[in-house]
Amino acid sequence: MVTIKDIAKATGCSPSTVSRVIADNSRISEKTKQKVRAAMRELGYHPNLTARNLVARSTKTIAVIMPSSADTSLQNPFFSEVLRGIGSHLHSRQFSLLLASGATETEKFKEVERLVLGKYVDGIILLYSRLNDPILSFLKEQEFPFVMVGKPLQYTDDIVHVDNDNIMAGKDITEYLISQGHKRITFIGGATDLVVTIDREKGFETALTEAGLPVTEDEVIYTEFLKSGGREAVEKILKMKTKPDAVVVSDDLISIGVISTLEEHGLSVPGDISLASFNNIYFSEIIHPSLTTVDIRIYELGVESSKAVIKLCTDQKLDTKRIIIPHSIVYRNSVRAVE
Amino acid sequence: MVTIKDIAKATGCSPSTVSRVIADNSRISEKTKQKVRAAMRELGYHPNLTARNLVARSTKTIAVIMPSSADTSLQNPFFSEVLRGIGSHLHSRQFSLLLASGATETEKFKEVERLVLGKYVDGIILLYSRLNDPILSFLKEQEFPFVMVGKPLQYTDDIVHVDNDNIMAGKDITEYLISQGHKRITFIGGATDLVVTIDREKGFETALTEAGLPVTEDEVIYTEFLKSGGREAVEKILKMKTKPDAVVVSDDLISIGVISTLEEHGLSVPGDISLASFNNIYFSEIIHPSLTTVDIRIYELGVESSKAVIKLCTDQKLDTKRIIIPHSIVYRNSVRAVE
DNA sequence: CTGTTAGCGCATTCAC
DNA sequence: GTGAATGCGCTAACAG
Repeated sequence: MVTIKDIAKATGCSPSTVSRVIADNSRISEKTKQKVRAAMRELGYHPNLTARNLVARSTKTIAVIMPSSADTSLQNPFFSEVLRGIGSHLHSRQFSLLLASGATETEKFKEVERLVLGKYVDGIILLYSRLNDPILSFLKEQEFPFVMVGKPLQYTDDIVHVDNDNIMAGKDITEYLISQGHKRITFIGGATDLVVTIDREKGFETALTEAGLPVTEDEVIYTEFLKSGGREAVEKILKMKTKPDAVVVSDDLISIGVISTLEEHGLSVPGDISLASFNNIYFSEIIHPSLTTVDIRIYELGVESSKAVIKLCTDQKLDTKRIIIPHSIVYRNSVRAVE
Repeated sequence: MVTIKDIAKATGCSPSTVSRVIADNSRISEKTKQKVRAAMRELGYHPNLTARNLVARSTKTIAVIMPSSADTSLQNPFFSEVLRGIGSHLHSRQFSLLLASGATETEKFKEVERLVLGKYVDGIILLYSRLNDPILSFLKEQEFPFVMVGKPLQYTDDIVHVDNDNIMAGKDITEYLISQGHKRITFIGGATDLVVTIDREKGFETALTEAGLPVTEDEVIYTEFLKSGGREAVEKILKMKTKPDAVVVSDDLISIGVISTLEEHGLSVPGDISLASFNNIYFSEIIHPSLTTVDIRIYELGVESSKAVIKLCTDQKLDTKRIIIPHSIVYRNSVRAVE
């Protein structure tokens, strides 16, 4: 391997000079710079990143912590999309992206510990949130630079996080349904311990209440995310004395299952039941019917979270701990107006 | 930061002894091991991974190169799934996973160059293949340990790659369609410069030929992957003098678009047209109709490719350059038998 | 069994 | 402007 010393010898100058040329130090004459650079090219020199990181006491790499690899929610295109946003911005800032996971929560914790304590990464992005997450406590206790995508269950004012205003989003989409003449609306949510689910449902209820529509417990159904593909949810709906004329579904992915199950039971969307959901993943547009959904700008969630971690690891100030990405409704064909 | 020296001082022994304790060297007395470990715990010592990597001349991290982040194919759940397989196995072998990409091909090349020449990773997994890919030439020229997921366009016998037997898969699924009584079958493929597309189509043709069914050019349609969601493809079909009674689609994702477009035109799957495709992504099961598709075991593709790179960077022998993951057909509801 | 020495490849202080 | 010396934190000879 060709090192800084080799090219020092080749050019007849000292290693420190070479190092300065690499850093493009202004106190080096143009002449020697040229000479040194020529030698670097000829000998095929390339700086050893590990050595550099060691002295710099920084790796310029950010770890992204995914849900446990067993978690079925990983199937959600949401993750590829945030990852794309994160990767794109990190790269533009010359940072590397380390993808970390683990089969179990314990393994994941060990991995985070290894990376943080071993100073292998400068910052961390958490792509999920769990109640009483030991990783969270650990990171806080270490005062390690990290940000979370989504809303933390605890310490909300304390943890830097990038999120949508999901309460508002839930309210907005529900109001839209109401404005289209729907009166009997049911909410179908994913895992109940996810803040997104809770927030969106909260917005849903607010909208109903403000519109003077009744909110019965019956009107909220939770379903195992992905597992049944919303099958159970639909079965519950079918058993209702009066069926809803519209449903708000907390995730596009669940919508797919809901629609197909509905169809199997001879119910058409939006013919018999209107449906609106959240995320606006790629599929929402190509499936039939195309989904009216809240675009939460997943890519931007990724970009902003990486902007935030980079700020944190470079000791820059953040204006706020809670960074909100605006949402908007994409109107497509899963909702129809009733007279 | 607490280093090896600190705990050396604290225990009154030398740094090397501490280092040996970390490595659990057998020539250290149990007594001092205990003592040293106690000190490590008390002072909160953790080995600095960068320093360790520097002397080890290895980082135990593998870079996964994704398609350009602009590439729409990234939307394909295929990637999350291979990534999951790769991550899971790498982690089990104590390797880290660096996710690398770039906005353009040039940027991606620069990034790979930086990582390889900078010795920041021990090996590379390529998640795509492009004709005349400079990255490929570079890696080969550097004799850097890398494997590719999918079949390389060139140097097929020369590049370690993990793939399905897509020709066979194409043949199998087509034969199944034929066995169900279908006679006029059309192939709908994604990007024509992808070897998967080519191979699957090849298998398709073979099956037709062997069954004595005619193969006209007309029977093969290529569509922009994801872009139109198979819309164009369907429009071409609708213009045919005699419509096919079945289609083989080269990717589940395209199927979704094809089915929904077909429905918009009043054609039902499998009622009017049977459909079968490849990959068996999560959606295939929950959409309506559920897809009869070739399960290519995406997760395993990931696992095997990481097994292979690890072997390569640890100088182990590989039995073969071409590692084949077996496929199987998953029979669901998008195909019906005709009399 | 343990300590001493050296060095991984680079950046940075201090001299000149 | 440039060089010499020092150290980042760790491991690996070589001694003893």
